[in-house]
Amino acid sequence: MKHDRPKISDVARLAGVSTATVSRALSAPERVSEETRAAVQQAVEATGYRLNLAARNLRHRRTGGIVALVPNLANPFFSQILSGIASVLGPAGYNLLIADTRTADAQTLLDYAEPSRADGLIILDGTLPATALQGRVPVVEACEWVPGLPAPRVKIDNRAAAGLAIGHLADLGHRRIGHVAGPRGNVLTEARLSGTAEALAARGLPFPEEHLYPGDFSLDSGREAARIWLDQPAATRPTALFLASDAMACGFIGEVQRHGLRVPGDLSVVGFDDIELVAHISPPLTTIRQPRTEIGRAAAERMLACLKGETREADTVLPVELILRASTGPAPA
Amino acid sequence: MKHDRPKISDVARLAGVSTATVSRALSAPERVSEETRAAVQQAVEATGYRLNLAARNLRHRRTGGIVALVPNLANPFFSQILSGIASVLGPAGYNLLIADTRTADAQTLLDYAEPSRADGLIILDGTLPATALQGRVPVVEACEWVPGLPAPRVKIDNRAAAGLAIGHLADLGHRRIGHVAGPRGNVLTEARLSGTAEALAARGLPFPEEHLYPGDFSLDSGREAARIWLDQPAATRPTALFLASDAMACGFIGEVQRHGLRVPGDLSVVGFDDIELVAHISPPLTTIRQPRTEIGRAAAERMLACLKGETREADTVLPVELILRASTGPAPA
DNA sequence: ACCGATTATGTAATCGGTTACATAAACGAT
DNA sequence: ATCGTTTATGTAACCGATTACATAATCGGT
Repeated sequence: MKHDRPKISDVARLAGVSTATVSRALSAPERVSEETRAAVQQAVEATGYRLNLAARNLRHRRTGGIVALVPNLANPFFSQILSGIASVLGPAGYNLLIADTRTADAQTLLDYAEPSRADGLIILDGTLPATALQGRVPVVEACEWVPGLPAPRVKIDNRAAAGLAIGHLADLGHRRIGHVAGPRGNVLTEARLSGTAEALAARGLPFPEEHLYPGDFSLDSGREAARIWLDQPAATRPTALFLASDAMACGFIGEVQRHGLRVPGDLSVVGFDDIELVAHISPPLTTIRQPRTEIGRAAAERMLACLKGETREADTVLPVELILRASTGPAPA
Repeated sequence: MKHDRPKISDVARLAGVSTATVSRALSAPERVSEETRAAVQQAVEATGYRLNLAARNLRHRRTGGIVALVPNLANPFFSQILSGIASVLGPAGYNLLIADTRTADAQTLLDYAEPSRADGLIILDGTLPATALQGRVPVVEACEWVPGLPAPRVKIDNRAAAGLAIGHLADLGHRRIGHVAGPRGNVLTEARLSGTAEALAARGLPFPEEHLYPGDFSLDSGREAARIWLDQPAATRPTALFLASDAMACGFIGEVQRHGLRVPGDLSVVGFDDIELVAHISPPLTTIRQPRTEIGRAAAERMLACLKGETREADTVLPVELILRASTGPAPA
């Protein structure tokens, strides 16, 4: 009985060749003779031999793994991006490690940037310290990005996306349009906020301070924003809102409906992300679609290119789309 | 200039000791003298030495990684479980590899069960082939499970959960209660379905074939079930439905609302999972809460216990809870 | 029949740590 | 002063593959 796992030398002995030949037979079959190949093949099957990856990786000075650093694994938005990443990395022979940047401490995250732990890093969190990630393994940033970190980025045009949303609401006749922003300091928040401000200005529409509501992308913060809005005088508060995330839009809509107001009769709402569920809530949400799976795919492909030594500087910018549903309507008379 | 990464022998030379001493100074400080420890520490800092994990793992015959096999990474339900897993594994010094069982082919999945790739396997997909996963690395099953695979399981009492849902609807006076099931063959589907049938029988309520609607947990399948329900004669179709997932419940409700019917006025609905969004849709969904983060945590802890050699046979069964919201009401008169 | 080129295979170093075992020094007890 | 014990450190084998280099065999050409 063989209690231990067979190693390459066991196969070699059984096949009557050297370990070097076995190694070649397995990883470069064209370099050994027909008969040897068959003998090795047979010995592999007889012993049930399976390659030890740790050994190969040590020799090759690579790990075969890519780490994704996610701000919040529980957030469906990110999981869909991860899904895109996984769909590219898997077939390419890499495996995907995932670390939640909230639950892991700084030292652990630093360790992930070690070449002996991962061959590359895909960053989905713009709040990480740039310096700590410098000069270790190749880095690709997706969605969010760390200002000052020179790495290929895969993103969407957040500014233009805000323009789409505001344009749509303005076209419906809304004159008082508000915005619920993401967390302060987040690069996406800033891009969407300034895009909103620009688009409103370009149309000569006002954007007073009290029409900008704080948020943090979460459902609860959307509900909180709704409470503020509900407390404002109906005559001056916005008749339409553009929110920086679908989650916030859901919270917002839920809260105003609870107070007996109707969407879009009393208030039009545009979200951001187009997460799956919002097509099925009532009313179905008008929103900006981010191609999440595609973002993940593109980031993974970018990473693979880096690992092959290709260095393309330019960012990958993926298109967004305004999805028209039933949460927006003409401004009340 | 040091182009190469420093290795342990570089540190040893600089500190004037052997590599063995350096190794001990770093991983078992109490086994070296005070002075040596300081000298090594200094040499480590001077060289910028960082441990090569591949080398250590080869020697230790472990990988430091746990693989989670997920049926669908894009599904928020699973991402929250993963989040729970990550929160336990990270602090314990393990990293989390994730593979999507849909995008990966069979051979790749088999590779994940290799001891040289991962120290353990957490399975969230009950449709995997049991035999392929046997006898390689420790396995823990969470949520779903593979019939016939002898491994510790972390799950909820699906049968009892169905009883809670049916009991609630029956208490509201509903006499015709239907069920939208998950995909055929899924262990969860079967447990929830038989729990439903039992609970109905226990109350003397009928459960004719046409009150059982096929589904596959997805939003679309919920909408499809709604279409079937809408086509049935109002006098005999169910006045209340228990659906095996929240996603299906959303699809179902969205569709019946689109046809002008009211929830819960015309129809009461109970979902399953309590995903975050359903508290904010309209009407807020009455549902069975699964403690997802907790399931992930428990599975990870179970895995750590396995790796320490503890073998506890019994399954971990976590409690579910009926969350009362506004999608259920008294049966129409 | 001889020689350079090609092909197939073996030998042994290497990747970068860990650790069993050996050795030497220091210590306490008789 | 002697001996057993403990403590600190070094030597070298080992984890399990890959691969540069060496060697032997085969082949085609003259």
